[in-house]
Parts: sequence; C-alpha cells; structure tokens
Amino acid sequence: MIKNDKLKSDINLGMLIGQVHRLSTKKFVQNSHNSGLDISMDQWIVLGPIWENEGISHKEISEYCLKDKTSVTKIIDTLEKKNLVVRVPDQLDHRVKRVVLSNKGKELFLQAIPIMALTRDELRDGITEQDIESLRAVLTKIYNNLISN
Amino acid sequence: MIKNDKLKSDINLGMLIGQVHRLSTKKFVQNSHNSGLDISMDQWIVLGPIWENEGISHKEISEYCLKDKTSVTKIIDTLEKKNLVVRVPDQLDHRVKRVVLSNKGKELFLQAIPIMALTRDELRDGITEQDIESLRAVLTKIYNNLISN
DNA sequence: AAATATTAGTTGAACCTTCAACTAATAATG
DNA sequence: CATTATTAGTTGAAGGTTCAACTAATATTT
Repeated sequence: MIKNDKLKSDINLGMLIGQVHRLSTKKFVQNSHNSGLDISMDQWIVLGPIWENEGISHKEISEYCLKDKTSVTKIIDTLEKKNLVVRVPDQLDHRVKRVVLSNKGKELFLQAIPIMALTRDELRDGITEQDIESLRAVLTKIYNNLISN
Repeated sequence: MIKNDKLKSDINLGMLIGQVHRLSTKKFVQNSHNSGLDISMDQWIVLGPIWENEGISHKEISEYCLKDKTSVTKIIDTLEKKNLVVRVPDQLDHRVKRVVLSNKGKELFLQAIPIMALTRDELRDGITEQDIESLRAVLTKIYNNLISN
C-alpha cells in the first residue's frame, strides 16, 4: 500500500513522527485486545504514575505524562467511569484531587505490563540500543527547542 | 515545570514521541495564528498533496499523508466547510472522489508555506542535518516494524 | 484584614483518530 | 451474465487534544 521508496525520500519528518505515534498506540491497543484487556495507550500512560505513586495529584500526573491538564482530567474521567481509579480530594489543599487505584485498576495494570513489554519488543525488533539512544537524544533536542518558547 | 533530568532518564520513548508530535503541531498552529492564518497541522498535511496534484483522490491522499481513510474524510469535510477545497466525483469510477483547491485554498496554502518553514527551523534549531537523518532512519525502522504485522 | 493574583481542576466546543458497520460502485469468478 | 468479492468513501460512537472560559480555593499584596 505505501511504497518504501516514497517513505525513504518524500515523506516529511512530521508525518513520520505522527504515523509512528499513531501506529504504536494502535499496536499496543491491539495487543491488549488480543489478550482480553480493555485499555488504551493513554490510559496506560496515566495509570503508570498512579501505580508508582498512590495518591498522586492531577498536576503531578500531568508533569510525568507530559500531558495537558485538560487531557488528564478527561482520561481520569474515563478511568473512573471504568472503576479503575478513584479521585480523593486533598485534606489540606482543597483544590487538589489525589488519584488512587482500585483493585480492578491494579489488576489491569499488572496484566498490561507484559503487553507493553511485548509491544516494545515488536517496535524495536532489529533496532540496536544505540539507535534507540540516538533517537531519544534527537527527540530530546527537538523537545527542548519546543518548550523553550 | 518539567525537569530536564527527568526527561533524560525516566520518560519513555513513547511519551517523548507523543509529546514531540503534540508540541510541534501546536507550534505550527500558534505560528499560523500569530500570522492571522486559520489552519491546523492536519489540514496543512492534507492540503499538501492536493496542492501538488489537483484532483487527487481520497485514497491517494490517504497514502501520501499516512492517514486513515476515515480521518481523510473528516479533514476534507472541515476543509470543504471552510471553502478551501471542493469534492468532485470521478467521471469514470463513480466510487472515487477527487479533491480540488478553491482559490481561497490556494491562497491559504501559499501563505502557510513560510509558516511551515519557520516552524521547521524552530524545531531544528541547533540540530545537525546528520541528526535529522539518523532520526528519520530510526523512525523508518520502527515504522517498518509496525506495518509488517 | 481586604483586595488581588495565582493555582488546581472542570466544562464545552471544535477537531482528529479509530473502530465497526454501512452504501454504492466496480472487479473477479463460476 | 449473475453471483460474489473487493474497493472508495461515509457515518456514528467513543476516546483524546487544545483552547478559552469558568469555579473554587489558596497565596500575595497593600
């Protein structure tokens, strides 16, 4: 469907980054689905810091995940709808909401860990650790250009 | 807000790719807005092949842009709503719709070209051509892993 | 202490993406 | 040639992103 020589020359980097991003989240969701799990990439990304840090606030999740606060609100809305997490108002600062995993949430997260590992391996098949580090390095440079106004 | 040392170690590649993708489309839209243009990154991406190939079909746009056919349909819906393009049914194959730029569409595209160039330069500031090529190479490898099942 | 500014999170609108189901038209097969 | 399969594009639903405007609570300033 998509010719390789086109990929190699024509396609600009933006489209390539976008497509890699879309396809890799798709791959993760498909792998999850094949294992009977119902979880999206973004739900996985948000569950991560909650797993590592029970009672983390929205703002902290936002920073860990590099996601906008509005996105975090809405992803947590759907996580709460699925009974995977619960929002708990902070006792001291009543603006802050802390987020806690339910048992169902913990279970799902545990089951998703190997799926994530599998997906990671599929993405990186035949790619050296050095390549990955160079990818990370260049992306980080671009990232820094983007956040420094 | 986001600490650099966190970026360098903790954050996984998926989040980094996602964030670079989100931030660069955001940057383009902001630059456009600052120049009085009303255009999104995805609208730009779809206008490109129409500009290069008047009367291109949805399917061909889809292949050029590495976008799903549903996405193409909906982006062209909004482009048509904004009177930037027109859909013309193919004379021979009545399934096919060909897409043509309006004068307004051509004008917008021309005005957006320098904005895109500016955005590109901002992203790549201080990054060598070699880095960009290595980024493209690794992303292409991942891309190929993703499309070969 | 009162007025003002900042911060955490939410809401609604517009857009993009994916999925699954669908229509309509062309191509392939028996 | 008639049935069947494939293809191009659309629709609707559910999720995610951004923006701008908003609420409520805490901090800062005077």
